[in-house]
Amino acid sequence: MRILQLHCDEIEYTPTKKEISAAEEIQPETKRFEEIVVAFIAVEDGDDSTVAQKAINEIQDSMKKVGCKKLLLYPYAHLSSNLASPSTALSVLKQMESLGTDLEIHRAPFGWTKSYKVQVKGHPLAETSKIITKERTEEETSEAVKSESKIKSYWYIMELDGSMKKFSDFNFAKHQNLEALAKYESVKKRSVDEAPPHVSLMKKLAIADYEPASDSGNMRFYPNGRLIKSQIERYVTDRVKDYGGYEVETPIMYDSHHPSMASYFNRFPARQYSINAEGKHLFLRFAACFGQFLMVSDFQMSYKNLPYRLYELTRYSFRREQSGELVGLRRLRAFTMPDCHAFCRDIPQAIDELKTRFDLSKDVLNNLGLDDNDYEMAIRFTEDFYKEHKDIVHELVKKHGKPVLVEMWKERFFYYVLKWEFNYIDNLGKASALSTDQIDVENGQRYGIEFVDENNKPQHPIILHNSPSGAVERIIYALLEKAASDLKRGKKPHFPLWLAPTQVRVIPIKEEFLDYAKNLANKISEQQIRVDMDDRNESIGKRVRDAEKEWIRYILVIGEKEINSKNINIRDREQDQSREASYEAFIDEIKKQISSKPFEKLNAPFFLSQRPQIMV
RNA sequence: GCCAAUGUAGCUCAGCCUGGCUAGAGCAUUCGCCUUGUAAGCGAAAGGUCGUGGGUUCGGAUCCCAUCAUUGGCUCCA
Repeated sequence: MRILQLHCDEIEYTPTKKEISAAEEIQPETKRFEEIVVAFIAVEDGDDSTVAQKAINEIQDSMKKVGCKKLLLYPYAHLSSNLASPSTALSVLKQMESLGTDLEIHRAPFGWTKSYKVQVKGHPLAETSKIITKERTEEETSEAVKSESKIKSYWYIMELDGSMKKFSDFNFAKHQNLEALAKYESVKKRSVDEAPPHVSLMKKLAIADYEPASDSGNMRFYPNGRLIKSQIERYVTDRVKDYGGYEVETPIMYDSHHPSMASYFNRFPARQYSINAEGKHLFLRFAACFGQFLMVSDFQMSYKNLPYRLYELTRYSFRREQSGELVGLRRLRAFTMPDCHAFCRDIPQAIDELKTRFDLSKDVLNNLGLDDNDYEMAIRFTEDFYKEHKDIVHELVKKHGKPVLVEMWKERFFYYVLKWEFNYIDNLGKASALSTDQIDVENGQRYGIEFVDENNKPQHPIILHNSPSGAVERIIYALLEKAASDLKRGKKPHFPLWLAPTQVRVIPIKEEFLDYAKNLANKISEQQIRVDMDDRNESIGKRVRDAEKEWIRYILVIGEKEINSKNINIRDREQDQSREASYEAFIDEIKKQISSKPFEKLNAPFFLSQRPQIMV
């Protein structure tokens, strides 16, 4: 519905002749009103009583502001090119007429050509236009979101030997995190009432913070956070490319009326951000699927090309999660996700590919600093798929090396027949999915993706959807939570060295050692190591303390002794006392830890005296 | 989204229940002193629309209502 609303000194109209056969039966007579708000209204396709209600509410709100209690509803088709049928339009207008409370409402006749004369007031709120759509009153919730709660699931724990046990028959004593996951997923029971520790850490370490000027769940990343993110992004991208993914880039917004979109909407349980622009109803992508599928559907593919893998690092994917679900970096509305699709000729090929990607995901998580003890696996499948492919399910469980949470569906509801994921279990027993892969049997057809098989017949591929790491922000969340649990156990928390914003901090004792210290730092920096210098006029104790608060692994204090010695004095966060080593040995030690990882330069001023204080 | 709690200086918090001087502290910042040996050297200054809007009152950070944000629970995911 489109409304042009005018606050008028006066309006006068005269119905001249019937414009359409559905016109109202009235006695045509001239009407004149003074001190009135006139709403020129075009009722559009899809408008109904909820739109009528919403519209009248909005009109009433704005009338309150201008202090007017008289309203004229004036049918005005020319505001839209997507009109509702005359009968619907008339009924919607009548509803609006009846829904207004506390107002004197008039309605100009429908279906008549009218001449009119209008005198509009000169104040800023006198003229407004409104577009009222159904989405704004009643959330456009996808079918998948709506019926997700109706799905019937059967929960088990699968042992390494492939046997499936009910929770009650499984001994969780040695598998407390798995128990947490099982309860979390199935019983939906969570009893925590403190904020997750990573929230304060992400602020204290100047990694990320909320951005009040944006929507919730859209974070700002400070230089430290951007550096860490960037390192992770590059690492995961490198790994996917090594595995055989080809990197692409696709738009972040799509037309929801595109035929492939409309039906996908209803198969993917996510809420979207929507944008109306130039009459189009666009939504922000919640994964890279659309872009890649639309792209690949234009490819000419043979079975010889498969498996074929496309990869995109989405910065960002958007999911308009319910506000109550958002917490720190754990759950966001805008997030960065590596998303790799493999197009496979059939199920056997898909299964082969699935195994490769399973190993890849495990190895990626490991290198990011999350080991097997940090996450638990869940695997979900339809009963039919399981009956035919028990062996692959067992194999994945064996690869994982620990019992696994199983969810089995009687019928296939989603577009996939199997999905596994690794869940990080945090300090408060909450589970969040990181890596995941799915076997998609539907979207090949939906998006018209085809390849030609040996018999020259077009076929739709089976598609795998893998994120080897899960959302990058969530990796940071997991690393921070892990650090927080170290802290709780009295251990010094740390980041993997290759992710640390500063790897080496140089502290000259006195001003006179500045030059020497700077030279040393330059030498280290040339080795692609992030080094900075605390040149502030503060005590040694203070500067060491500040470095420790930033979790800096190596602190080099430079004084008379060091200048006169060949060796460097190293305060190593991993050990409790300082030690001496030669420059070469020190560089070697660092190189060994970071050699297989990407390198980004220091993302802050080299001199601490030049750094603004971001967080304390 | 629903229910609950919280929102005071850049950060962490006190003050609120029981309304009344100029709204306090520590850290950070600026300036000065100190010139430094491995987790906080000393002093001073500056810094606040008490989340926002409305109400009650002679008077609101304090009581009431609405709203926004954060956190927790429900629900949900990468």
